[in-house]
Amino acid sequence: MSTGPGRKRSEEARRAILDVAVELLRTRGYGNVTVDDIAAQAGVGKQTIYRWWRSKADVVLEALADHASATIPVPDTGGLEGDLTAFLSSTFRALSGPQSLAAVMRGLMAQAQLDEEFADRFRTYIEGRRGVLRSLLVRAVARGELAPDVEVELLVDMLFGAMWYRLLLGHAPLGRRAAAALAALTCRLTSPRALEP
Amino acid sequence: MSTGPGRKRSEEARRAILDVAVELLRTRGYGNVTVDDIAAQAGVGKQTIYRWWRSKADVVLEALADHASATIPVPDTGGLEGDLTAFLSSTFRALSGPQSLAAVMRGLMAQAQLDEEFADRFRTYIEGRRGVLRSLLVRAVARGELAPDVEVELLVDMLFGAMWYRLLLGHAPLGRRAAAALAALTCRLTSPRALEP
Amino acid sequence: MSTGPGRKRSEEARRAILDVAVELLRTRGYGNVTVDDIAAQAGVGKQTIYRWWRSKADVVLEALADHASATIPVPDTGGLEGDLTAFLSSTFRALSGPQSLAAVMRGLMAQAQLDEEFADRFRTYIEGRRGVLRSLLVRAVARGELAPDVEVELLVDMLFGAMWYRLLLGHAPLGRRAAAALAALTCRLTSPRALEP
Amino acid sequence: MSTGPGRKRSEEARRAILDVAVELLRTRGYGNVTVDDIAAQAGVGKQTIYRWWRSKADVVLEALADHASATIPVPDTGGLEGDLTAFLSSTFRALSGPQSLAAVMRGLMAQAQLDEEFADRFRTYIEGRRGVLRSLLVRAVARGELAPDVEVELLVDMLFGAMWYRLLLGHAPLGRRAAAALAALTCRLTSPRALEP
DNA sequence: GAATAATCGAGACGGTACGTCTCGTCTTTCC
DNA sequence: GGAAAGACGAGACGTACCGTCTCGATTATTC
Repeated sequence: MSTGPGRKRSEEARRAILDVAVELLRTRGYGNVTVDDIAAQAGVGKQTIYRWWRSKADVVLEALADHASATIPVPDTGGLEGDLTAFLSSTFRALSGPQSLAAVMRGLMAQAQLDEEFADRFRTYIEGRRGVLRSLLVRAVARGELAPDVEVELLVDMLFGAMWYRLLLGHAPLGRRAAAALAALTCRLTSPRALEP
Repeated sequence: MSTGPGRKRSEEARRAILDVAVELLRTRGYGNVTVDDIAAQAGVGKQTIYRWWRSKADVVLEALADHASATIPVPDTGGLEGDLTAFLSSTFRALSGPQSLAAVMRGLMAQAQLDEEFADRFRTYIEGRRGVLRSLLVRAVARGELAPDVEVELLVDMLFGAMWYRLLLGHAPLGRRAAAALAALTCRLTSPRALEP
Repeated sequence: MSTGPGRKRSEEARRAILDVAVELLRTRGYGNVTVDDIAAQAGVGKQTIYRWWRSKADVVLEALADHASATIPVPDTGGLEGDLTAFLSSTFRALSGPQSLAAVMRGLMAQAQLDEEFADRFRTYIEGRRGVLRSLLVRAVARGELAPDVEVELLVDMLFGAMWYRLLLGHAPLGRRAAAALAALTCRLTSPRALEP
Repeated sequence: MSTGPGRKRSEEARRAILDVAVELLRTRGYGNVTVDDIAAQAGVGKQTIYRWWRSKADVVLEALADHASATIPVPDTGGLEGDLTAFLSSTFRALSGPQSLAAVMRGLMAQAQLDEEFADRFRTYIEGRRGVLRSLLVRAVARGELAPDVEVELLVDMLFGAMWYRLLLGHAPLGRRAAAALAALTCRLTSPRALEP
């Protein structure tokens, strides 16, 4: 399983590119960072970026995947509300504060709207992220904490939807408080639907 | 209340610009429509666009506001589930099909992520839309259909969040079915939260 | 004497730009040629033009310098009248006929009046052209064909002045006939000025 | 002999336009003055300018004609050198100093190169100006001060050509000194052409 | 240890959209 | 009906970024 002759890909360059991309996005926002900026700041030729990634968005997506997978654990507190609160809290924490990944995620979502081709790859990434939340909810249904007729997929859309909605518009904060409130509200969907008298 | 001398703003040009903008966005998608395209198609000088709007996004935002207010009524069926289903259905209907406003809204949300200044104006528009949904929910609380301790703002974020989330990612359809499911789920929040034993 | 890293300037693009510029100016006139036209016709990006030249005028100036130095030789017939006739004839020939450089030079002179900054660069070019004529006259003074108290600079202004004046106004032709007449008139300045009695 | 109904052309506006045009051109240069500038500065509607003149250049041309005819007399000192010196001196004086008409004339000549239609009208104006100089020279031929075989038209081109050449390029001053030198050089063309020995 | 091959930083290239500017015309209100 | 005010259609300008291509230098493998 030889790799053939030729110079090997520079891991140093790869790391510099990903790190610089996140750093610049955090400080300037997606729209104010160009590929030339990233290349210059990383001390790298522009072709080195395009050799390994299709576009700026793909660089950023990989950078996000790196950071996110490193920070968010899958909780198991024994109950749905605890699980949800823990999961949402740690997710939201990565999106708050000046060093947050909020700018990165907002930029990616924007790019997915403008670039059909990238949208597919972004969607795939997002689907992966849904898995954790979905498994929490499925577990809750099994434990009887959620009514069996609750549509889990829709619930996932509502929870992640609320997160993205606040993230993209910035009209309300995403913090521990919001995580707890979302978890609490979700747990009220426990009982079968109230019957009309 | 005189307007002083000088030629009046051409309502004809305004309408042509807004109509052409929506038309082109529907058929080509936000990223494939340029300001020159709009100007040419509307038979208008480019300066006439920039005289009244700051950017392509602002044109599109006004066009959307026009269309949306014309197509989406505020329902009053007497009950929360009916109201919600009606409101979400008509909203989703405007976002479905090949002639839908989905491309318009996705483009605007994307632009709001890339252009700090436009984001403010977009947020203001969105706040307006939230008002309608919020009023439905507040009315339901008053009628006792929703528990009084439900956080209405958060519920609005979950409902509109789910909509935007599906709209932006396109992983699941937005139709009558989804509207009904969201309404049903919401109506489970009838009783005050069960106390811990 | 290294040139450093990076892709070299494309000589092919440079030639295409200069050739297209002269070609378009000849057929359409300076005012009817845009930078976009030149770029499109030369199969070149607009930025490639602005990377190497400050403006349309500078492109055209370099194109003119190319053509002029290639077509107009410095004569040496042994006598002033022959030299002058030859020099002016070949100069005027380049300015006559439908394929002439007249439009190019008129456009440049016009631009020099409208653009302070370009004026400097144009003046420098013109000074160079004056050098050739001046050297012919200085040689004639040395040979005794012109009186030693003739102000050579002023004579250059009168000869080139007459040329530009006809070129810019177009009220009289610039041809072999005019060249000979100018040469003949100049050769009358043989003897020192007659003293007042 | 009524002039029909309607408001009469405002002489006040006409003067304001011409004066402002010259004033702005003097201080900013032709290329940095727009029609809107002139209208605003003159306190006049733009249409009032276009109602009476075809273009900015025509306004400026009329303004120049006003000023020039008021300042330059036709001299008669009894001899060619005196006449020429006087005529050129007073002409050059109007072109020197910060309050000069140089910017006006340079701008007009530039515009004549870019606007075919205006060129005709400008040429007509220039032809008129040639009359005075031509008459001086014809008178000199009649008095025997110039050889009868001297081509007067060509001489006019050389004298005015030298002036315009210096005016447009600014490489040498146009003043009393230059006027005298041009006159002196012209007067050396007196004698019939020197015969070859 | 020379030849071959892929990568690297640098930066020019073709292309495209942007937002600004000016022109000369058209429209409205006031006198 | 002329005038000031100012919006309009048209279209060139110069800038910014994208993603590709070219250059000479720098590693790795293969013969």
